[in-house]
Amino acid sequence: MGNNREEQRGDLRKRLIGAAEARIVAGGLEGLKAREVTADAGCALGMLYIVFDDLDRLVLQVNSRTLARLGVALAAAVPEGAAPKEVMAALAQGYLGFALNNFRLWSALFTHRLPHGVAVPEWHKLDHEVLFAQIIAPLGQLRPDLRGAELQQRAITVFAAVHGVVMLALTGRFFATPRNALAGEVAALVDAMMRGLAG
Amino acid sequence: MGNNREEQRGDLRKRLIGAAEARIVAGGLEGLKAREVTADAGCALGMLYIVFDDLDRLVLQVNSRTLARLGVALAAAVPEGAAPKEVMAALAQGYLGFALNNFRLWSALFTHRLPHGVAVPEWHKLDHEVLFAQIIAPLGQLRPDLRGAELQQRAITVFAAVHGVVMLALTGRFFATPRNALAGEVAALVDAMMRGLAG
DNA sequence: TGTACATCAGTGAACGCGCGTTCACTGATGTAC
DNA sequence: TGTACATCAGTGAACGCGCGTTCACTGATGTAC
Repeated sequence: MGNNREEQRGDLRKRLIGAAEARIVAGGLEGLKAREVTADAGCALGMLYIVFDDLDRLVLQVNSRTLARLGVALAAAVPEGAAPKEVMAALAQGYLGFALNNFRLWSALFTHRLPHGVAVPEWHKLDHEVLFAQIIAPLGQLRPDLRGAELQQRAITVFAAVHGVVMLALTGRFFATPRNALAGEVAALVDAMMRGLAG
Repeated sequence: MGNNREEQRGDLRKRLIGAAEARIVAGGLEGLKAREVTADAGCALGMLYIVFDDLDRLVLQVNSRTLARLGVALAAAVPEGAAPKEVMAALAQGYLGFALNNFRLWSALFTHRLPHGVAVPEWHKLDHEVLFAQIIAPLGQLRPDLRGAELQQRAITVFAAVHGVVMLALTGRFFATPRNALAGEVAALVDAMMRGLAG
């Protein structure tokens, strides 16, 4: 009490993020308009620029939320007490499933660009660790020779490979992998990488 | 003789494509403006809309050219009489090298979008086969059990994996793979995939 | 060869639109006396 | 409790700009006689 002012600001902040998220889900990142999102959130256009610096910052907030949700989804995809190879396979399928179920939010993660010369804020960069953090442990078990930065780098590479397959299948306009073959292709890729890595 | 008219049109067409390519090299796809490209090509703004339907078609022409060049670069990257695994490794390094040396043109290949509801013309779709066509033969030798559509699909997946690593390293804003480690990571990925596939 | 007229390629000023961002205003809340 | 004034959160009409695309015009080329 006494912080009623602040509470309302926090509330509006949440409503704006929620409205932006809904707009992105409905029409993709390019379907997000300042006028519409503020109308949805029930505030004046100008409020967006008081609560956030600009529309891009609002998108960053949505993306951070999406990354957090992805982290939860990946953790939930791994069965209890699975062997390293199974963990990797499960993470890859979890990633694919998340991309399929949250296509437009997931897309926004990789589509959004700040204007030229504007740096990504540090707090948002860190949120991206969920993309490969969970790969590090099982990968370290399969490749005990890799340590520290090397291991981390390899985890990024493994993530990037799986991401590439998912991305090209879901957004490529030229040779789209059919949906029913996608899980199998991802599984085959991870299996090959893991067998190759371990051997 | 007699076709002087047509010759000049063809010449202007080439100049426009060349100017567009130069603009993309200099400032990326979003640095390509109708006014500038026509000024560079030495013609009036309106000519662009007579020679091509619109700016997007011009970009498609540039992208087709880039894909053709990529095809040549990949073929040149493979040493004579190499074993399948070496061929794959060489193709991957060739792809990485092309992306590094032609970053903005290569980027435009994956960044350019037609307006919503406009289909990619068929002739341009076919040009994308260079991206995985050369993978099929060596992959087929490593995996004689795969045939036809299955083999083709797996070739796409292998390409997508390598592409994902290159793409994230060159355009990712969050965990950029250092340039000096990139070739090694791509090599490790392909090696693992090939050993896993063959085994 | 010369003149009058028709065609049509080529031109670029002007249109149109989308949309992020601003800022002069308003009215609610808080303070002083 | 009541009145006058100050502050400041909140508002949304208007600004501004970038830029793809069009289309009324012009002048060069071709044709007819």
